[in-house]
Amino acid sequence: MASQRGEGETTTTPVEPADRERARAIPEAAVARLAVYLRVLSGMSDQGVTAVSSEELSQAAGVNAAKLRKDLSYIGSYGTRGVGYDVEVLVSHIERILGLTRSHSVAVVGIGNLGHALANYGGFPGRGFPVTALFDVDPDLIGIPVGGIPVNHIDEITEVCLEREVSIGVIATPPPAAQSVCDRLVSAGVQCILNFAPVVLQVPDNVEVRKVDLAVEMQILSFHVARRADEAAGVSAGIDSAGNNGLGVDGMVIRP
Amino acid sequence: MASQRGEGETTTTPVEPADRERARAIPEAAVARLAVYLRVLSGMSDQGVTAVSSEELSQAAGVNAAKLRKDLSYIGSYGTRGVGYDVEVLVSHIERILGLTRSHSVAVVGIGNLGHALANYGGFPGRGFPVTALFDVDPDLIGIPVGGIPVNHIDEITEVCLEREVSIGVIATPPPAAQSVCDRLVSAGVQCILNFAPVVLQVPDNVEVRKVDLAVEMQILSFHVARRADEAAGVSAGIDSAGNNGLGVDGMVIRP
DNA sequence: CCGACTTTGTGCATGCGTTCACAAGCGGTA
DNA sequence: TACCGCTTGTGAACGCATGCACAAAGTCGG
Ligand SMILES: NC(=O)c1ccc[n+]([C@@H]2O[C@H](COP(=O)([O-])OP(=O)(O)OC[C@H]3O[C@@H](n4cnc5c(N)ncnc54)[C@H](O)[C@@H]3O)[C@@H](O)[C@H]2O)c1
Ligand SMILES: NC(=O)c1ccc[n+]([C@@H]2O[C@H](COP(=O)([O-])OP(=O)(O)OC[C@H]3O[C@@H](n4cnc5c(N)ncnc54)[C@H](O)[C@@H]3O)[C@@H](O)[C@H]2O)c1
Repeated sequence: MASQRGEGETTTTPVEPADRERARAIPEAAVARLAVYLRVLSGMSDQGVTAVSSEELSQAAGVNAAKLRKDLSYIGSYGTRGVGYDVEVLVSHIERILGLTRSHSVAVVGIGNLGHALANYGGFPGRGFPVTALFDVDPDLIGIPVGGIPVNHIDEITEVCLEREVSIGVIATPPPAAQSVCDRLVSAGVQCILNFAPVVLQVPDNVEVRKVDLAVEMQILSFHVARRADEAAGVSAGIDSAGNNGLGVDGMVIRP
Repeated sequence: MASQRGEGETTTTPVEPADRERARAIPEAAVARLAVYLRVLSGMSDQGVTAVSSEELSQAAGVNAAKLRKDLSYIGSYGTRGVGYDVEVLVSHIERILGLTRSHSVAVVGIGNLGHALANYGGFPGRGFPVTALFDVDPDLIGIPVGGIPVNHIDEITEVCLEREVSIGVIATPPPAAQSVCDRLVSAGVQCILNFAPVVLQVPDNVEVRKVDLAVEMQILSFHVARRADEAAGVSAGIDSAGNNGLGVDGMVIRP
């Protein structure tokens, strides 16, 4: 689920679920899975598969079959009972819901290690996300084409973004520059931001931010090994390597 | 939340929450946030801040103050009422919980666009995740150092991973190679995998997989703009650009 | 045309995560 | 020492998401 939205919600129609709007409210978690189903379905389509059951699709997508059916039910009833789903039909409906009927042009800001990788990556245009603009501050980079697109100076961000109708901004600058870059993207009218810098961005309510934080991902993995490790070692001994009382278990104990 | 774990749960002690184990069960979502708090706290510590209240910290981390306190309560009670938290104390406890007291060495497989960026990135070692091994199949890459580490051939993966005690494997190969690479990592004893390839990996229960799927992130962003766009345009008209009946709203209507 | 079989769509229960609200606890002050 | 104001820690309520289980709805063979 998104991590950078928090307070935004409270401002939009406090307590009044007009049922028309509720119909549009697909759970955030379901949206993420729909994108995965779409990828799997596209792959099937490419291989000439024309029909699929919820069981097959759910296995390919790595989820529970009931969950898959519920997710699909949010977008409508396009299956045939006793048979399954038509792959093409499902693809087009998911694309429609995800807003992929038109393509969304992407700008990458910060053409360093990561920015180069993103600009050179061929996978986005095919999925409806053409990279159309690159920005940096480094004079050595300005004008140099990366992945076919010449790098512009960050100061040109407003004009270029408006001209090329950029709808998604990707931030791949060092952390200290991220907020400032974000602000510039927002004032250039970009309403969607994908942030790779390990920084919590401040944005107005009408802008959607998603972050990709690799260090956090690794730390979550680290947490799970640690858990597994001392589950295996037995939890009975209350003292761990650091000499702390084990895990602060007391916190969970109901006081007598 | 993780997306590649699903079925695993059912196998581990079906229905019996021994309260000792439950104490260890920190909600997955909370773990992700703890990692963010840790980063923010480290930043504060570097700036000489020694104490912080839940209100301040929660703002810096972009979350609700109550949620922050609950998250911290999962790891114990290390605050002082009426005062707040000692930054250093919190840092050390979060590090302990996340298993960051020892460092976890990382192997990157697939030294293409993305693999290069990861190998060159200086941010991981400092956070306890030194990159110690790189693998590829391309003969032109083998032996070449990237970010100071020479690339090994993928066939050496088992020996090298064991020798360098790799605990996290990062997959940055093209999608078709991902499952095979994953299997090799698993048989080399790697229990944590971070997957950049847009593929659903199949792994045994004792292996933890997290995926980073940029296309999915962008599609989620796309979904939100689309929602906003036709909220603004008004939903009353039942026909959209593609000529479909609007959004399959019927699916949500209760039959009379 | 009918009955058996298959698979969808979903009501419902359960569990998890978030948020509220407040008592408990601590430091400072008179 | 007793009081006051502030902040933590958490019980409890709520809301969202997951998974089950089954009726509804379709296909296919006879
Ligand atoms: N490279 C990785 O694998 C990786 C992994 C995790 C996180 N990150 C994060 O991604 C971001 C980029 O990482 P990187 O390795 O590519 O860094 P980098 O230093 O290689 O590249 C940063 C680029 O941003 C440019 N830049 C600096 N300030 C700018 C500004 N104000 N406007 C526009 N451009 C500006 C620099 O000129 C440089 O080209 C960092 O925040 C980093 O923490 C990177
Ligand atoms: N580059 C990006 O910005 C980006 C963005 C989103 C997703 N991805 C995904 O990340 C993955 C890597 O992307 P990339 O742009 O770096 O690709 P790339 O083609 O530049 O690099 C892939 C590398 O993997 C190596 N490789 C191929 N088969 C291998 C095998 N069996 N074992 C070991 N190495 C092998 C290749 O030799 C190559 O060096 C892809 O799955 C891609 O879909 C990349």
